[in-house]
Amino acid sequence: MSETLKPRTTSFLIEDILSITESTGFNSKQPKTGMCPAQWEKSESGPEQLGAQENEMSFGERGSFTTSGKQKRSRAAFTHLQVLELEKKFNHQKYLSAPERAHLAGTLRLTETQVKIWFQNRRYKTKRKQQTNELCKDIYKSEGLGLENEFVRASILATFYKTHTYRAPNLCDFPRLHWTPTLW
DNA sequence: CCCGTCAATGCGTTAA
DNA sequence: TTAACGCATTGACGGG
Repeated sequence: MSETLKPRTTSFLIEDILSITESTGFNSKQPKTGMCPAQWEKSESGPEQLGAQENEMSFGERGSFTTSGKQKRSRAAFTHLQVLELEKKFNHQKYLSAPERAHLAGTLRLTETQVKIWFQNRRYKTKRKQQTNELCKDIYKSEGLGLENEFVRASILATFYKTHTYRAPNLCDFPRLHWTPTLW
């Protein structure tokens, strides 16, 4: 795990693209989303950052209510670019130090918590995928055997379909970017 | 309407 | 004690 804060090698490019995508409506999905968690308010996103953070609207500002009067939970949809950069970072670093997380969050206009949770979820998904691959190997190991093994293979397959919930992003969205999706 | 995806939540655990 | 983790689950959302 690297503890050093890396220089802003890609920041200029990313910020340029972000500004372009925002001005061209590339983020048009996002206004639907509202960021809500109580965690947000307690530690992060000082007032100086709020204006820049599209993903960080509070519940009160745009949250709607259910029939029972409870506030609806909303889920942010990260942009393709945000996911791309997160994936790139994840591809060579599975864990981020606090300064690295803060830097990436600032670069991508996300909160540190969002980046932290994204990496957390991403590690979990990767692990599940690896487990799924192991199950696939088990299937092949059991090949060429009798009926009861067919049953075993069927149950392994069932487990496979149940656990394999992660889908790779649509790589066609980024045809010009030399991103190697080693994880899928 | 159902189902898959995924950001967010909840909870137990661990390390500093 | 606190922050971050793993893991399971929830709930919003979009596509078929």
